[in-house]
Amino acid sequence: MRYLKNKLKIVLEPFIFDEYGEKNEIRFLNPPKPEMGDLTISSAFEIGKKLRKNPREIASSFVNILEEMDEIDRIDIAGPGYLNIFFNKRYFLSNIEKIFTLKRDKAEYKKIIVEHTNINPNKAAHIGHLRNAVLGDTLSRMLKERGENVEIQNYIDDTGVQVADVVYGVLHIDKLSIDDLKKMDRIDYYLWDLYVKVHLKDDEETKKMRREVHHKIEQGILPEKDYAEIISLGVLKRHLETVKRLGIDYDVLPRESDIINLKFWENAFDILKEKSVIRYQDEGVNKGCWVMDVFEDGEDREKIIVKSNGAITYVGKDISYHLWKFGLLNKDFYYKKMDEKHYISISDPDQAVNDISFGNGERVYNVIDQRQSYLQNIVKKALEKLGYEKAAENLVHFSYEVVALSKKSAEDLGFKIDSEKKIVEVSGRKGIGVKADDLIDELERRAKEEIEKRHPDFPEEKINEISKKIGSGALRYYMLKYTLNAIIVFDFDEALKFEGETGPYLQYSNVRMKSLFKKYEERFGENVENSIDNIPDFSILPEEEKNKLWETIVFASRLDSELELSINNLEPSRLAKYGFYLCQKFNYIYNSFSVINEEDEEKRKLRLITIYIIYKQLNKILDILGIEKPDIM
RNA sequence: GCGCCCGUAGCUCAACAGGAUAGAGCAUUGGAUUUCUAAUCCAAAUGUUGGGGGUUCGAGUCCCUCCGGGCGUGCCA
Repeated sequence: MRYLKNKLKIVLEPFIFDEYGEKNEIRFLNPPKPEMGDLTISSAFEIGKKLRKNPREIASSFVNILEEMDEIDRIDIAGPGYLNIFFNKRYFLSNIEKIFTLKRDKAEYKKIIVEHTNINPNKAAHIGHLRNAVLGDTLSRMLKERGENVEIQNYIDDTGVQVADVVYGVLHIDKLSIDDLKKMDRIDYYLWDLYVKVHLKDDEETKKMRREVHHKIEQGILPEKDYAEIISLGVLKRHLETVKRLGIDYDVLPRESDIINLKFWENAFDILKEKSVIRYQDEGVNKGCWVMDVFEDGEDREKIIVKSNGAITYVGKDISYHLWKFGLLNKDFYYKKMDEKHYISISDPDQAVNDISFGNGERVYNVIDQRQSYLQNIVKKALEKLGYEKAAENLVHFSYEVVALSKKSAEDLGFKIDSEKKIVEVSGRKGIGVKADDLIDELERRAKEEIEKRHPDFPEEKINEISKKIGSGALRYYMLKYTLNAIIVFDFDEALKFEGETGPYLQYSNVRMKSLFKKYEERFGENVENSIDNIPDFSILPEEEKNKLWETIVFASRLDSELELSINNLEPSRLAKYGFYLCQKFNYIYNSFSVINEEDEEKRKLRLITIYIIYKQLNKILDILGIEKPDIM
């Protein structure tokens, strides 16, 4: 549709300038009802407002010039001044390739970095982490589909207190050896429980011991350091397997331990001091700290970057990491291959693979939940104060709300909830949450039941293959259908549904189309793809059917704008919903008009072509949403 | 205290940069299969968009105010 919009702009914008002396960038709307037109222009309102003229009159003045265009069949002026366009169907259908393309002519940025997932490698992943991973993965896919060069990073905080806490637990509560840990096949599940145990004892003595363990890990003291490494790597591998079930991968896994080892901070510290972004505070409450002045809430405040004991705060590390991301730090990681898909950062140049490099992005999306907005903003401010305004501008916090449990779900899981609140926060410390793998297992189990009902004769492997696709598709859609600032109140009944507005609904629609094409080719010996070359005239159809098919084709042609809006407004849910609506339209057509049994060849063809257009678009949508496509359901 | 977000049908959520008669799913009731897969479709019913005021051709959307809820505001990460 972008193709047609551009054509309209080229004609109309100069006309408006000549006629009204206004530089009006034309905005397009979708008519609320399909019978009102295929596309709406609302520029007459804007010009009318400025020139104090009747919008209807202005809109009328556009009619002649537009009606001369080959692309347009007719124009309607509606309501107070809407300009409703009806495209020429013949023109439209014979230019389908151009009208339906998603890729832009060229990428907007040299390189875009998307950071997501970032699960602490100290316990099993839970549903909250899945929302992050699915959103981040989908954002990456959206950007790629539009033609951007995207690098996906998953930051591993392998030296933080969370890892230290479980190291403490392993050493001082369960007293396990390194070998014991290595033998475990579900180290993430084991640590999930251990982490809760660690936080059960919260007296000063154990807190002090945990701090010591943390300190030793940071200093590289044995055996704590080895334990930390075994644990973080072991859990990381499990996390990668978990998200792999949803089709999620990364290009590179930068580790915090390497940021420390390679002294990224030292460079960042120098730059920050040199440009006077931070200063040493020698009096007051923050005596002995390096602080950054920030102006917020209408007052000057100090944000501590280096603590009085010389330790760097989280924000400090994040600033240095972001300087690296934008290629503004004179330091780099070394990398080795972790498995066939992922590179992981290392500190030792001798083990490093050559000719691979990451970072140096022009634009950065950080997929991090809304609670971290404040810190993300500090990092942005630091970049700004350093004079890297372009980078600050291109640092985007892709912020979303958390996943919570409904009180009922929490109680069903066996957690005792005392509070009056309706929703329960997911908490690793308390062990309250649904483990990602458990949820995926359950989804697959239910999908399997459904398939067995329908196809009792299918071999086991086939059933497993399909149930995996359905389970993952259901989960991904569930995580995507909500707008970012909606808290997902997780509910088992809702998440495990395969009917209505769900991933399987989209998958099922796709399966129906595919099998229809197969039957068509068997029956008529004609390749579906070829049939699009010779399109009969829509006017042979009865009014109702013609409108329905045409409306659906126009709707399907909006995918490019929907993708743009999803990216620009940072709302993947928009695209998910659009996919759902498209399938609704398909299912209506499918139920109302038969293809195979239609005797009139032209009618049959028009129906087939409409469905084929939907099919092409739905396939792109499913790829972007990361929803797999079973060939049969 | 200050800052950000949310309040829409019984429930869970939509509504493009302020656009036309606020839409889906679930649940409820009734219906559709000699016909391309019923994980589908059709129909019915459900609304003072938390309350009040303002801005304008037009407000669920913007501004003010009140009520109710969530989060943030660490020498934690």
